[in-house]
Amino acid sequence: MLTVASWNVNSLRVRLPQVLDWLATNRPDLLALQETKLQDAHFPVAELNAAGYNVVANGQKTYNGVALLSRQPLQAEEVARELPDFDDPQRRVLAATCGDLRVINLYVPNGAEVGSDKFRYKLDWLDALTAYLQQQRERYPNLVVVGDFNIAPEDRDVHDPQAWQGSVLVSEPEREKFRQLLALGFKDSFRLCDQSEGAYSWWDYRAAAFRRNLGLRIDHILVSDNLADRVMGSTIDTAPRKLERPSDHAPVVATVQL
DNA sequence: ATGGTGGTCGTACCA
Repeated sequence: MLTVASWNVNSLRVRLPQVLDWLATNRPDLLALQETKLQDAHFPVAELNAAGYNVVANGQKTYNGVALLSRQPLQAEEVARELPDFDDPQRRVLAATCGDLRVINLYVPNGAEVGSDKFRYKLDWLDALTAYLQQQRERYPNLVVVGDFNIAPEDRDVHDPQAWQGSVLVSEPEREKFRQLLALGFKDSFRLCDQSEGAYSWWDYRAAAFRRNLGLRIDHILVSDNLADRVMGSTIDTAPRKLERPSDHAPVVATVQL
């Protein structure tokens, strides 16, 4: 049994104590982090090693940044930090192999506003991702694609679909890209396990959004189709969102029989 | 009231 988790921490420097507590409590085999906002030279490797986790990071100053924490060693020669044929200084991708499992950790661009330059960048980035995942799908039999997708796939993933209709994170062009990813041969692990409404992974810091559960489900763990019937559970852990000085995202967790 | 919160960096910027 393998537990894979993903958490947008919105600054690992601020959130490291919460991450260490969460690792100690939950002991996932893999934890993918997004928005670490740390250059690799400043990554807290020693603290995480002491907690029993191997570390691979792909970071930059101030913005973006992804990392993989793993109880088992990650094969160093199998680490990738770029989308092929997509020149991009923003650190948003980290792929690694852990035993029989290929893990791809993503921090998908936010997109700012539908129609903006950043929205165009998001769609282009998703096209480059689709090409990459197609290639990875052919190369690796057991694949999980995790991270902050910045896309709520369906209306039931949105607290107020009418208010959000057409907005960034929810708009049809983004959802279409998400469906194209799934069509490569992936399943949304959460929806394999849970059909409920009102299950979200992100809540705005403003307007007491978490207390009122005004959220979106934008953090996902996708599994390759062959693993679908081996997903034993997929959950969103809202406990860290209730702490003092939380990330605006909750960790998402999937358990896979491997 | 046409906002609001939070992280980074020391100011606008990003989300």
